[in-house]
Amino acid sequence: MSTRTRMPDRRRQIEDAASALFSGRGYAATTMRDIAGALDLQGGSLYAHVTSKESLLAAIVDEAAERFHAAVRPLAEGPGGAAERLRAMIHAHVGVLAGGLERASVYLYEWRFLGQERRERIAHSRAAYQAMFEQVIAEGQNSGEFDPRADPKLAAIFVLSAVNALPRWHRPGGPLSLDEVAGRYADLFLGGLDPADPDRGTTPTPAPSHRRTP
Amino acid sequence: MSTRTRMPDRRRQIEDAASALFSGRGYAATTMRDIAGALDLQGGSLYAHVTSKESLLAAIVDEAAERFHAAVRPLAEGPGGAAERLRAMIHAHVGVLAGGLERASVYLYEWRFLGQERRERIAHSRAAYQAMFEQVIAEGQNSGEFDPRADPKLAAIFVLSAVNALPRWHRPGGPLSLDEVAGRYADLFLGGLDPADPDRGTTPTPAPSHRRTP
DNA sequence: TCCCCTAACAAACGATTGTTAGGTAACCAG
DNA sequence: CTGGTTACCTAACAATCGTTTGTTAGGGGA
Repeated sequence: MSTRTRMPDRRRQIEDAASALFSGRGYAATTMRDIAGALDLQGGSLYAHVTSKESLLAAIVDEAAERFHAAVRPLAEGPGGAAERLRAMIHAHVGVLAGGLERASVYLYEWRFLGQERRERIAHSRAAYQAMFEQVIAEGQNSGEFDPRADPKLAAIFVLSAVNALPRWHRPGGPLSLDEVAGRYADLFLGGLDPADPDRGTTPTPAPSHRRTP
Repeated sequence: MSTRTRMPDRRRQIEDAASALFSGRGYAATTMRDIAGALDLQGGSLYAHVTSKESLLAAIVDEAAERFHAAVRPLAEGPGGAAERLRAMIHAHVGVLAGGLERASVYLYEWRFLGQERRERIAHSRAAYQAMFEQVIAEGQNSGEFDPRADPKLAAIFVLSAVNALPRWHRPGGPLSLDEVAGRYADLFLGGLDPADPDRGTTPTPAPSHRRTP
């Protein structure tokens, strides 16, 4: 179930090699000859499978984007309390990461090297993805599960920033698995949204500094 | 007070132009001729002021690293409760960001393009920086201010990931200033460290999944 | 006035970039 | 055996890269 894209075997190997290099050195610093060398090929040989360097990047990015949406959307729109759903979404998001760290990393950090057209498409896609988190947070506020003082958009950016930084530092084989980290992150984040705290508001209303519980 | 580095006027302009381009397009995708063009110069003319492209990057990164340490260390080692200090550190960190978004962004995201030697130096510097946050979080746990179940290292990475993503999406002139965002972020994060919650622990002790409060 | 320094220019260096063209060995269907 | 397709190679293309060179115009200080 699921793999819609039937991909020529060699093509997947090329995308895998490219993902590893793009995520490790960055798209601009990676050469077509680098990718070819990782597969013991000559540089020009890649063009039997790929139409251009940018289209190769686009294929990786598009596929990863679809994975994230497919994993998270049903949870956001599914049943259950907001906290419960949000926790599941975080686990699902990190699950997609874990299912292909390098490809996901390319999606998260190299998409800006796409040409204008594809870049704008991805930008919209990412905005819609973030909006799902905002939505669930807002629903949690309406149901009283979450602190109504929080800004849903800012809170969504906050968690997504944290989980999306995972590929930058987490190395499989470390003390904590990605799924364990996802759980701790969800704990921290949902704790921050909890309405229980007495006077968390050192910054409830907009005013920069130098104040003492008015 | 503070500005130790007396810099030739032109040199600063070059670093500013380079910072804008490095942070916008990335180091590898930025040409010396791009930087020169931003100052209405010819490509080769830069080499009257700069010894190499990489040394230019190194100068920007080193200066930003110093700024972050100088702003945060006295707060980490200063007086006050852990929560209070942590909040001040977050504000100071974001303050350095606000004081030079592009230069800070180069420090945060382009340092990996440094050559091996300088890159390793920066890696150590960043580890020490992160350790200050871990330290204050651990102190807060010992004093009972913070939930003892949290992992200080993971919590430090969590906040720093969130604040360091700020240059990627925040545009000055938006609805919230960087300092306001810093306050909201501190609220969310300190709320997440609060020990008050009843049974936050869906993931309290290290074990991957499928368990139910033993 | 002479000298040197700074800051810039135009032009070129070799190396490397993404990409294309033409050729060849291996395989498979008829 | 034949014809075509697939997957790769070698070689080269124009463009662009970081950097070096030789030179020039201007501006003080002796």
